[in-house]
Formats: sequence, C-alpha cells, structure tokens
Amino acid sequence: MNKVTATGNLSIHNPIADDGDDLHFCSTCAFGSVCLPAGVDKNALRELHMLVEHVGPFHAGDHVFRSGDRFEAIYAVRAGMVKTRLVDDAGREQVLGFHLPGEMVGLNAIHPAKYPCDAIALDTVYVCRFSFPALTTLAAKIPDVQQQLFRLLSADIGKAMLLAGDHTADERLAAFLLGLAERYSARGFSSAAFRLVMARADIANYLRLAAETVSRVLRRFQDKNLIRVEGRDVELLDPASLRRLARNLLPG
Amino acid sequence: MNKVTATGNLSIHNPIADDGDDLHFCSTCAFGSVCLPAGVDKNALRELHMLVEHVGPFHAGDHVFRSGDRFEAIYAVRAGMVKTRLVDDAGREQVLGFHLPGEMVGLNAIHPAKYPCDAIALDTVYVCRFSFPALTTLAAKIPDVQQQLFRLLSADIGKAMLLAGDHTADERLAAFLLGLAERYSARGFSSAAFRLVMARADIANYLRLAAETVSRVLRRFQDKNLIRVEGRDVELLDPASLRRLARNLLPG
DNA sequence: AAGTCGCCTTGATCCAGATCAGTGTTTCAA
DNA sequence: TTGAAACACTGATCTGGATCAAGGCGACTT
Repeated sequence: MNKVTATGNLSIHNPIADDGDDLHFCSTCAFGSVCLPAGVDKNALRELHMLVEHVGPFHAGDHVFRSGDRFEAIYAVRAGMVKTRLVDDAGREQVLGFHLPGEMVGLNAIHPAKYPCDAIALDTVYVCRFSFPALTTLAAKIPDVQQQLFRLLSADIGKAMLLAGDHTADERLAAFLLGLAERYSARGFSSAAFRLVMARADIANYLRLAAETVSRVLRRFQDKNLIRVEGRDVELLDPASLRRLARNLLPG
Repeated sequence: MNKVTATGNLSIHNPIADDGDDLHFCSTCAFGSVCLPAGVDKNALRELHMLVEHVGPFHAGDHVFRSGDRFEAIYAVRAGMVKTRLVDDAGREQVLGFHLPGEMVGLNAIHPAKYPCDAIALDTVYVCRFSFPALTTLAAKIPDVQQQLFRLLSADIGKAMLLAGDHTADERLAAFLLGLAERYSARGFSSAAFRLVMARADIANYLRLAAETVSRVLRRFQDKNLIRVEGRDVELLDPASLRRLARNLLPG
C-alpha cells in the first residue's frame, strides 16, 4: 500500500507541493498516463495537477459521497479501498463495486447529475478529487484527457455488463478473485496473494450470492488446492484452473 | 416508426440534403439536443451534421457491426430495433441490450478499441454513423457535444448496473416492460401499447431467465389484468401496479 | 480472563426458476 | 394447401443456491 502521511480529516493540500509518494501513486493511477509528464503541453499538465485536490483520510465506514449529493467531482482512490453501493427503499443494500488504489469512483454520476450511489471507505482511504467542470474544460483543451475519460467511462460499461450475465457461484467467485489479482497487479501490488478488505457479506452481495455460498465456494476452492484462504487473506495457488472456471465471465 | 426511403444497402447520402423525416428523427435522437439548431455555433453544428453518415437498410439478422471489428464509430438507431449481444467460446449467447430509434449503440467499444459485442438488426434498421475520431475532435470544440457524450456513457453504466442486481422474474419483466414503454414514450411513440420486436428467447436471455419463465410470467401478468399480450404485441393495462412490482429495479 | 459483539462457517431444509418433454401456432416457401 | 421450420406455450420434474438455524472464532472491552 502507499504510505501516505496523515494530514487531518478532509485536509486539502497543494498537489504540486507533494512528495515522492504522490508521484509514485500517480504512476499507477487511472489518470497516470495523462497526469505524468509525457509529450504533453506543460502548462496544460500543470492545470490538471492544479485541479486535483487530495482528500483524506477517511476511516472505515466514512462516506466519500452519498447517494443524492449533487455531482461535482469524480475521485481516484489513492490508498485504501472504497465500496460503492445503493440502498433501495426497502433498505436492502446492493454493492456496485470495490475500488482499489488508482481506480476512479463516481463516473456513473455524470448523467443523473447526482451521485446515484454511496461511496464508503472500507479501511483508511485517501482520494484525489477531480472537479468535474474543471476536468471537462481541461478535456476540451487536452485530447489525451478527453480520451482517457471516454475510455474510463466505456470500460465501466463493459465491466457492469459482464457482471450482469448469469453465471454460477463458482464462475463468479473465480472471476472475482482473478479480477482483483489482475487489478492489484496492474497497480504494482502482488497478484498472487492479497487481502480481501471487504466483509464476506459484501463480496456475496456484489456477486449476487448469499454470504453462506461465498464461504462454501471459497472452502471448496481451498479443498481443490486452487487457493489458500485464511480469514481475509487469500493466495491464488492455481490461477490457470481459476481462469478456466471463470472463462465465460472474464474480459475478452 | 419513422418512414425512411430505402436507398439500397449501406448507401451513404449527405445528411444536409435530407428531408423532413430526418429532421423529425433528429428531434427524438439521443444527440438531438446538440444536433438540432439551438444557441449553438452554426459552423460547429454544420460540422456535426457533416460527420453523420446515414447507413441502411439492414434486414433482420444483419450485423451492424461484429465483435472484434475495429472500433471506429458509434451509431444512433434511426429506425427499427438493434440487439447487442456477445457469444462466449462455448457458443452461448448473452444479450446485452435492445436499442430503439434515437438510442446509441457502440459506446462500450471505446475502451477496448474493438467492438466487444455484435450489433444485430431485429427488423429493418437504419442508423446514423458517427465517426468517433471526428466526434471527439468536435467534442473538444463544442462543450455541448462533449457533455452529451459523457452523459450518454455515464447513463449506460447506470443501466447496466441496475440489470446486474438480483431480482425476481416478476420484477425483471415488469421493469423491462415499463422501461420499453418509457423509452418509446421518450421517442414520441405510444407508451401504452407497443410491439416486442425481439423473440421471447431474446427477452429471456437479456433478463437472465429461461424463455419458458418469460411465457409464464407474461401469462400471469395477463391473468392479473396488468397487461394484454397477443403474440409480440403488448398493451400495458395497469402501469401503476407494474411499477409497484418493479420499484426496486427502476432508475431512481 | 471473562464477556460481548461482529463476523465467518457449517449443516439442514426449501423454493424460484431451470430444464425436460410435449404440444400448439405462425410463417413462409414452393 | 401442404410441409417444414421457427417460435410460443404448458405441464412435470429437478436443482443451485437461498434461507433458516446453530455454533465457532477473533478482536475489543473492562
């Protein structure tokens, strides 16, 4: 995980004054390719950095934003894990996703112009806040920024559609574990072993399963030597077999 | 439905020379608000019209694009209905959506840069083709175009997420019928009675149900006087009750 | 170190919807 | 007008995963 110096709740500090950790973070962030010095116009780049506010820390259970809040900004997770969810009028929760460091949150709020879901910290979380009006202005000036936004939005449609398919509990869980592994790996963390920061109930809800089913399937995967589970820590012992299980549900 | 003069397969003609029917279509299209003369810059507007190619007709079963094709353009349906689907390596189909006149197809292809799904005409279909590179260039110049693209993309994320929820067959079907009604109504068609252009099997697949279940639920809805079904024609007799059934699954 | 609270796991039972099997019905070609 | 094929409906049975019901197992308090 990124080590981030605590700076008090909701503190905002100038990113340009930030230290090496921040640069390391940016290199793995969803906006990294455009945030980091490339062939891009230097002034424009400075503008992108100017509009980023570093916010945090949030603690487990804190809301980054709430359903119904007016949409003003999208967020990149800097550290920790964020869960998005909606709660229907019967009070039932529906988990929409988990967001790792480097991933964006809030893209689904552009259309309704209000956040359509809650974003909740699962552990200690730091985020980058991108004012959306400022970002669109910048996007009109820097083609790479616009492209990246289109790509991020489009990718989310694809992800959501995959999850909507009808798949067995085994397929879903295998795909979930591999998906996490791949995302951790893309951000520079280990893809073989990682921590399930969220509760079993959250995993279950996200995958549209019962918590009991998640327990049982993890157990079964362990018995077949596909994984090793110990509490919230997982190790993928046989990614190839998992991939075979999940093949109908993985991107591609 | 829009009456469109047949012009031969894949014919392309200059939209600026188009007749009144096209204008009527544009007023109900997803891009209508930006395509049609508003307070917008006239030259820019002309550019948007310039980059639109009218393509068609496609006939039932024809592909508008195929999975794996290089992504170059997004499409607005002008007339008819388009189904998007993917086929996994085991040959099983997964229906991703149905697209009515005025709706966009292909937004989920931006990220992978290849179409991740097939788009197939369900009946006689005409589309507007928007070259994506041209569109992004234009979006950088006209804020309304950029905004509209962001909104369309964001809205699709929300739709896909709702479908991913776990819901009973009754909820799904009620929401499906109401959703269609609302979309037809938004495009200027009747919301009380319309035709299910797609086969029962497609509806079932889209809703992750068996075709038999769709039959049975429609039957049950009819017995409860919620709808009247006759072949592929439906009439919504009691939208209020349907809405109550579907409340956990409808936007909002 | 004992109690409490939040998970997590395991076993037993149940049920919504899938699957299987068979029968109409519509469409359309010749 | 007949035949064939695709589609739609209905009934009987089966099943994956939900639900119900108990424990177990840390991680904090006190």
